[in-house]
Amino acid sequence: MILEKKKAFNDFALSKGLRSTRQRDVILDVFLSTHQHISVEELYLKIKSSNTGIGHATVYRTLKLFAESGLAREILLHDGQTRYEHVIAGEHHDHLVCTKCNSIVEFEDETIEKLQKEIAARHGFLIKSHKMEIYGYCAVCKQL
Amino acid sequence: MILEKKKAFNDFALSKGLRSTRQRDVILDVFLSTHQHISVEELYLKIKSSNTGIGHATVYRTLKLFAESGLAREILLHDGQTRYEHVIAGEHHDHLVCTKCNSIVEFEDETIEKLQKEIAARHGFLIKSHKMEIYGYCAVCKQL
DNA sequence: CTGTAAACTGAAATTGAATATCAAGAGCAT
DNA sequence: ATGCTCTTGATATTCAATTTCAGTTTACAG
Ligand SMILES: [Mn+2]
Ligand SMILES: [Mn+2]
Ligand SMILES: [Zn+2]
Ligand SMILES: [Zn+2]
Repeated sequence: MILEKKKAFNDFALSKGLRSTRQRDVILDVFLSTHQHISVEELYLKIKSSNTGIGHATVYRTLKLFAESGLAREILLHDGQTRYEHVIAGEHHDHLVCTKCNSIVEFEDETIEKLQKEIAARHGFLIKSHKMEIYGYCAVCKQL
Repeated sequence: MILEKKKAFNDFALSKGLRSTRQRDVILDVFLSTHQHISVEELYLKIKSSNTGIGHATVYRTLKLFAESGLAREILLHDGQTRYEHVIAGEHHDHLVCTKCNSIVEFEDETIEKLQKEIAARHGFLIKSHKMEIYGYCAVCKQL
């Protein structure tokens, strides 16, 4: 799983004429070891704590590469922090976001996805991406 | 229509103990005269061009008030610029956004809205707001 | 092995939107 | 008019993100 992803990024790097560097290896390792929707800053701190200093700019740049390679997805929620999550081939989901405790619940809905495509088609629109987020209070927070 | 909206904001201001100022009147006039999804900067420039200098900060503050009063809706698209649009009572819509020409098409879909509520309910979530945007190329741009 | 071109890095500077500060000014009830 | 409180706006500040650019590293041809 992890090896396949490293391989996939390697192939992407090769096809783009990118070079193999210690920094990118480290950032990829740390990213693949995370499981949440992690912000760039969080990832940066995680890397900093366990490795020789890797710069802010490099983390930003590398995560953009991961997204470009199809390994990661950039998520912009309503708090001005860019986050990244793992992309699972053939899978897509959207998010329920609790604005009290910041927890995120993922959901899939085939019907909504289909309706989105119909709406786009009706307007002659070519879909490149979409975002759907539902903001509110999670089951725990709503009764506080 | 415009008079009703001014009245509505006046009532809101009154109930909040806000004062009536020249600046707020001007900003409201200019906002009500617009028809698109206008960014704060655009509105600021529009105001600047036709009126005595009103500060940046005041425009930001006042638009937040409009949103709070229910007159306007804040929209955050994928370009880091906050935009505002008019709220029409009892109406809700989402957006198709062309990432080439920046045009925006509005759409409503009752079925999607209903499905969103069902998803939230299934997860014990209390919805406060939601956003759905479809990004891509509009009918014109997709054939360039 | 070199040598070289091109890519990469990271500290520091910069950007850009948005907010905070705070002294001067204005609205409004009495 | 008086005084209290809200408002304004130039300026400073914040914060994420990007740019800059000199020094470093990689890849690869010879
Ligand atoms: Mn997710
Ligand atoms: Mn709209
Ligand atoms: Zn919560
Ligand atoms: Zn377009």
